Amino acid sequence: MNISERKKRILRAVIEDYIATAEPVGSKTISKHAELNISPATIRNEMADLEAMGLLEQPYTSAGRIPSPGGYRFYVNELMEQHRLSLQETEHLNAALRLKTQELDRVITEATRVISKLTKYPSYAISAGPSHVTIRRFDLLQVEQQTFIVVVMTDTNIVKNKLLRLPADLSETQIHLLNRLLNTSFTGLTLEEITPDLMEMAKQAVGEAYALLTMVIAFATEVMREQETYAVHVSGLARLLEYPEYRDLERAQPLLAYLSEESALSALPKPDDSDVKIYIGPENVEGALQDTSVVVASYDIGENMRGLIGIVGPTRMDYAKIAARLYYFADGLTKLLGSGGDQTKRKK
Amino acid sequence: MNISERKKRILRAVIEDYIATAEPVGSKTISKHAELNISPATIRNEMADLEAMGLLEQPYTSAGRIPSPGGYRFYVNELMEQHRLSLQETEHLNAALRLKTQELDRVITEATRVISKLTKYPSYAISAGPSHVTIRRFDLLQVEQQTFIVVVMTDTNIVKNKLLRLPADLSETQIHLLNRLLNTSFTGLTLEEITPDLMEMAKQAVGEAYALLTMVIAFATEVMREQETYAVHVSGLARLLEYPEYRDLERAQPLLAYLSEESALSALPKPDDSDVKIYIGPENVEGALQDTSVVVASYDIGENMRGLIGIVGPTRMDYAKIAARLYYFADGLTKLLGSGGDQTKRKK
DNA sequence: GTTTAGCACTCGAGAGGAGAGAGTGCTAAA
DNA sequence: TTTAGCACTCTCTCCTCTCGAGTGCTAAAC
Repeated sequence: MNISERKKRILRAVIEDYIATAEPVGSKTISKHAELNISPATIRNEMADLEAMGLLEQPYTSAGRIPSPGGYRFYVNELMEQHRLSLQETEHLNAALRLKTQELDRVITEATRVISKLTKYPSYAISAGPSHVTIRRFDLLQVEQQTFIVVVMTDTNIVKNKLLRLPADLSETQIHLLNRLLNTSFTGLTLEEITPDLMEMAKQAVGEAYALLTMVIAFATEVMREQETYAVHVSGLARLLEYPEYRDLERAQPLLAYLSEESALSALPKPDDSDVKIYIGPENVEGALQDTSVVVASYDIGENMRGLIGIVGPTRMDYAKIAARLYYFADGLTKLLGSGGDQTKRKK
Repeated sequence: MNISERKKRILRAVIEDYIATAEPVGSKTISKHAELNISPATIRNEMADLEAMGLLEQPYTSAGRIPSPGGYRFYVNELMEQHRLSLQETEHLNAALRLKTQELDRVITEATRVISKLTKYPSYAISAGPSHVTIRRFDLLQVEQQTFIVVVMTDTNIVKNKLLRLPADLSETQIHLLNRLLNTSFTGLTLEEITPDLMEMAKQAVGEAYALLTMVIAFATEVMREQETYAVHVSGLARLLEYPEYRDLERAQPLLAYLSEESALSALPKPDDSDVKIYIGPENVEGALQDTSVVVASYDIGENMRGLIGIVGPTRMDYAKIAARLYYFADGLTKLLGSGGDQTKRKK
């Protein structure tokens, strides 16, 4: 696209003004920008050109201009300056990143909350697990005669436990035997490899302890399955209503309903590299998002796992600021959670 | 309050009609009720009386009547018939209660989602922990030379674990010593009882293993603190917008914002017995809830812990149906999670 | 050739008013 | 005590009108 420098200036001015005010921008308003010493009439001509190029739109004849999705795209690709976080902002983000070393779930929940608060848009996070998880290690701890804690550790270094109650006593040798069997025959297996045949064989081997074995294996498969699935979080939904574009309930409601449906969110775009991605209006495939923009960053949880954190809002948004914040935050999360960091942070 | 049988009939008719239509109810509409063979004029007289008693209201002169909060209260206390769940409804609820035996958190999250879907109102759940938690048992499992899994079990039978990495090697005797020290000197202590003095004494006792000890204790205190705090979940927020009373954004927005603020929710009423409680309009203390009703049931998680599950909606709601569903659901949750049930369900 | 001033024109937002309809309260009759 | 009749009230909806912002075009100025 070949665009004169002046047109670019005007386009940027329109977009930035519209981002700030949510009102269509007229030629007069633009002409007041000190850097552009041109009359409204000239600007009108230029704007007509920009409209013909598909970068601006008129809500109706003889209203001001607003940026079209294509205009935003051009802005994001070519005109947007790298926004730098203010000291205060980095401070806020850093404070948020000093999350307690809790379970991953909580870190993610907290992260969405913080990013939503910071950007003033609803935010969502999806953490995607690796496709095949196996158990690396089993431990059986006897608490009381018929009470055990089973601890399993996956090959992704996730440790989970559960309290089990048995209906009958077991001897110490039986427990020992079971422990060994678990750590020899059931480690390194994917979900599919735990077959009824295998269980049958194990039954022969452990005898009376089979009841406990099935409970342990049931738990292990639950953990594996859980690790392999997505976890979705949304925060700050209600903030959407603060924006004039969602003053109209007819418009706001379907979007809110869509964002409330966590299963739907997992279909949102998943960029695979670590850049911040921006999806503007119709660039989103989902119908409910046609009039909204999604800004999403991806972070590294380590061990084959990637997470996404993003925000959803009207196409009129300050992409520069938002993108910078998400980038900084995702980067921080990667450092906090990723392979480089302290493994213990990934417990749960 | 002394009210004639006929007045009660009329009040009930007004309330039930208003619940169904959300429109002020006129005398003509009521007179059409087959069971009440009285003319509109008579009904007008009666309604004027009911209004004088504060049970009905007129949005403006010469509109129909709508129930006042007091009217709803009277309805709930004296007129409401026990709603019986349909077979289909119990089926739905039962299916929902067959939740996976996952962590408590998840069960609660899932429960709010189900109840919100069923009632079509936003729902919330709060699980309150006991006020003093102590650690009953510590286990240290060595995974690799410098990697340990620490497993702690609270006196409320909650088991949690974490993966720890050490900067230096430890001998087997040191680990053994630490393990014993933990299980003798640190069990049964509340958060306040873990003093710097105690830590200092422990330092003398374990020597080099002190680094590991602090990590373990840090984790234990984190677990205790977590167990003692509330967990809040909200689901189905956007459903609020489906009701005509929230068509007006000015009205909907503050409420949505309030419900999004999880910390605010923990201030919601906490009934202490196991009945379903109903708080109508101004009976709620929170300003944002003045125009809404809260229906809440409490369920037993066992071991000193109680949870709440409730819904929030316009004062015009079908209290009978909602209360019945919540009651059934809370009862089911109690059976699933409570002292009577399988303790293993409470793992996490 | 480009830029600017002038001007008629367009279109939505918002104010104001008229009419319809639902429902009331009061009065008087049954 | 109940009911019918009737004047009255008040909101809701639709319509019209005006206002103003902003445009596109034309012609003059640079």
